[in-house]
Amino acid sequence: MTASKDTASDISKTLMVIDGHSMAYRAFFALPAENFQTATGQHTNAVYGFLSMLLAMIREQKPTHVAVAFDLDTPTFRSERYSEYKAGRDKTPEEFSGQIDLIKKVMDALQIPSIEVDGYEADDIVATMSTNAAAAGWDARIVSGDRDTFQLINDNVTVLYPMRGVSELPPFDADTIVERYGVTPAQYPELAALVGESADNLPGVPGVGPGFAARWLKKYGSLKGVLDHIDEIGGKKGDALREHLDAVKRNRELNALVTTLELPLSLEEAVLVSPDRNKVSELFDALEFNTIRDRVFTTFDQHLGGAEESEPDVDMPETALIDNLDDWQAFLVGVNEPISVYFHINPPATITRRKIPAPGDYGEIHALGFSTSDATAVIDIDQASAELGLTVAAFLADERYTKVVYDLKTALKALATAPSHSVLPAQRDVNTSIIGVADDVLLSAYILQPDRRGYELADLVQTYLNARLNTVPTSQNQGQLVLEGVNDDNAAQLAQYARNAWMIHQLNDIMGSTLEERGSVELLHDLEIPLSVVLAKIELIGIAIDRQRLDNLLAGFTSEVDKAQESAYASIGGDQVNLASPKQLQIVLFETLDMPKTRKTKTGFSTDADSLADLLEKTDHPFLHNLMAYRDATKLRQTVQGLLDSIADDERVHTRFSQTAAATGRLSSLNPNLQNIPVRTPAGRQIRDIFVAGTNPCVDEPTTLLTADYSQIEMRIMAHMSEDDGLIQAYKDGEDLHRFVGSQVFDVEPDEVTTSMRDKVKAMSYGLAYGLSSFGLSRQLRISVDEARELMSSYFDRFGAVQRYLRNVVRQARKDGYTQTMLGRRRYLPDLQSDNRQLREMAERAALNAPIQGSAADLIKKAMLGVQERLEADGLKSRMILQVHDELILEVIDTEIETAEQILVEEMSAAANLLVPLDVQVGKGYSWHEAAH
DNA sequence: CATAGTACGTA
DNA sequence: CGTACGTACTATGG
Repeated sequence: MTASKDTASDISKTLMVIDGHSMAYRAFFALPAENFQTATGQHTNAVYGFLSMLLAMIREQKPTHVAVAFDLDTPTFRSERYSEYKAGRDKTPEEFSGQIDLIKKVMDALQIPSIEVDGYEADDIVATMSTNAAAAGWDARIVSGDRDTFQLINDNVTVLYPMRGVSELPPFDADTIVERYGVTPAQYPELAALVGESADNLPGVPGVGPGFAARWLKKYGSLKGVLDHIDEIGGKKGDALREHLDAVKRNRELNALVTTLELPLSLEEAVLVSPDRNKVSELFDALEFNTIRDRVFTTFDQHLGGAEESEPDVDMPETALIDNLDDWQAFLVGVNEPISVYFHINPPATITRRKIPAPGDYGEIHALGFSTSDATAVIDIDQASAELGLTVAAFLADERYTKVVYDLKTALKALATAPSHSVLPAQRDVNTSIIGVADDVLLSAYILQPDRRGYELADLVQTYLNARLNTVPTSQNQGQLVLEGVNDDNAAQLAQYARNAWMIHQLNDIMGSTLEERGSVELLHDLEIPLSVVLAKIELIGIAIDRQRLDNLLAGFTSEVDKAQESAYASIGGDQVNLASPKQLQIVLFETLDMPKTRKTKTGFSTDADSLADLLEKTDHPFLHNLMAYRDATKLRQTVQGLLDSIADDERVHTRFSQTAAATGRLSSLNPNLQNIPVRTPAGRQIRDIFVAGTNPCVDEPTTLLTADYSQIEMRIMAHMSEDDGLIQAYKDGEDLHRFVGSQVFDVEPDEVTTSMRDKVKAMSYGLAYGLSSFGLSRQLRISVDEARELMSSYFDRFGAVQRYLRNVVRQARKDGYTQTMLGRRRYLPDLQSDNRQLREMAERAALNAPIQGSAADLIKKAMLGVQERLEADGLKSRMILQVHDELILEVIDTEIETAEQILVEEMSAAANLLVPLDVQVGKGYSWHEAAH
């Protein structure tokens, strides 16, 4: 701590005193006990909830002193005064017992005193401490779920009272009490005495609630005032008061908190210090607390560390502006560490960019920033000589120089399509243009945190380096750049690029070691980085479009839209509502036509396809039919229009695969999204007919599209991971899986499984991997919840290993804080610990699904590497052009069809060695539609 | 002009 | 009250 901080804290100390029992009890009911159990069966939900509450309070309230008060089991003066005190309470749940002792142990490890006083309750300790603190001129914060503590509130004392579980503890000051109860804090126990407190088994005056009690207290100033004028109070309530006078007096006596206890420690002894790390670690091991451990340490570190721990801005070396070969050589000489390279590309390839670049435009490299650990440099490509350009290109292609980059794929594409005026010559072959890449910090960040929203360099710097990327360069590093012929603006820009390279260097340092700790280095080096090269190729190649067919489709869908729109208007008397506006539709459906209400949305009632189908069943109104036709047609039209708009000059569509978008490890496709091209309906499938085999620039020979997809990849992964004998055997025998499962679940012979049985089982099997509930299953299959539950239980009876696996996935994730795929790809799910049920259950379903979906993603990524490598090693001209999660699409030279087919099947099947075979289905045809089998 | 909300296509 | 995405549209707030 710095000296200045000490002086400041001398005059403002804050004591936080917690009613341990009351808060533990609240925490116990806020978090489900069954989710917090150690291997030995000890429940820990109250401990966990209490601890996370404590951390939040330390963060928010920043107390200098903390103590926790506990009740003892021994009689108190209250129970001796009134034998019924706190009688009739529900028995403490078994899962709660023992957790108080654990909390005391945790407090001990955190070096926070636990205080107990024989004959008194925790409340009295709280009262005494807060009173003492206030007397000493400190601030006091009481954390308690007991409203009796409200009487302690004054200018120096605030009560933090739990509202929702233990996640929200709004501060109650005198104003809050007046606002909520209409009395002052001092009057509050008097009000409570009149009303009674059922939790303490203290009945008050029957028929008198807080409203009347407050009115009386206001009128007569205090309870004494009320009692002095007791005869003036009329009505039934007045009679009741006179009748229950003794109870009121007793209540007031009992709810008065003792503020004059002899405590076993002084206020100063409650000073907050660093936890005993060894004790904490040991204890948390036993409690199986893994995710909260870091939170404990960082919370205390940040809270106690103050300014001295905040990261200083990264001290960047001076930047050399390189514009000749000698400078370049000087920069490189003696370097034997990775060199980070920042590619300044226009337009920037950021996903968030509003303006979508023209189809086929991959940007141009205008400048390059470089950094080692002790030097930075920048080259203005637009000003560089052809000679320097060639040298830099050679450097990038020289594997002896290890490189660290940000967004390799984008750089490869820009380099591959460099314009002829650039001194960096276009390097069409992305296999060789940039090699020796040890790290792409974009991909590293994705592996470390796959559910981040943004991965822009500035975001990563913010997260990992605690420094700002876009600050103006310091005069120090800019000074070097103010050279003749370089204006200030440009110099600042160029300095920024060097700075970016420096940041990439720093990011690599930090992320590299984290990846190593996690054992994720292989995922980066052997999967994601090589994959980004393959993706660069795929994106550059694109897929050919039959524009004629596309134009015809557009015309056809457009006329269908018009037709449906006219019919829709006609069916509601010519009212020209905007059929694309849910808001206007709600008026038509639920007001004008007065149809039955559908499920609620944030803005009214739903008009989605399911709801419309329900309404159609109930009302049979032609408008619904027309609206659905309109929706279908517009959706198809917009898909077609989107494709039309994204055709590049080569008459091909070049989607971009985002390698960092999906938290599970999947790729995503954008501009346009080719992973959601319709396939289910006949009209939709027409769109697949416009993706065709195109001409291959390397050979003037006819081509064909080849598709290969994994059949039931996720089910197979589930069979593998759960090691369920039944499922494994079914796959080994090559059975119709859903028929087999159907025969087991319904206990009939496989050939007796009806279509309806098979459909139900299929929906359930897939649903299981998503955390489907019996409610969800019942809704989807339009059966009763009981029937759905029945279905699920017979499924789990037959496939018990699946149920055990699914349970265990969530249990393990809760313990570790993350899920893991077959290749060790992690997904962190902090919400598994949330006391918000909806959030927690969402996280549980995500935990269920992530290893399955993610492992499937791992598999096909690995297969893509294998396929690409084989195609090239065998010297084939055929090219991989698309991936749709479980499907690969190749544009093959007709003479290579058989070889390519073989490569696909072999490489995709060999992507993993599972307990079940991997079935790969192949198809071929002129169009994507025809190639589907 | 950016954001939220709804809807809907895929695996 | 089933996971994972991206895009288009309307409505709204600035």
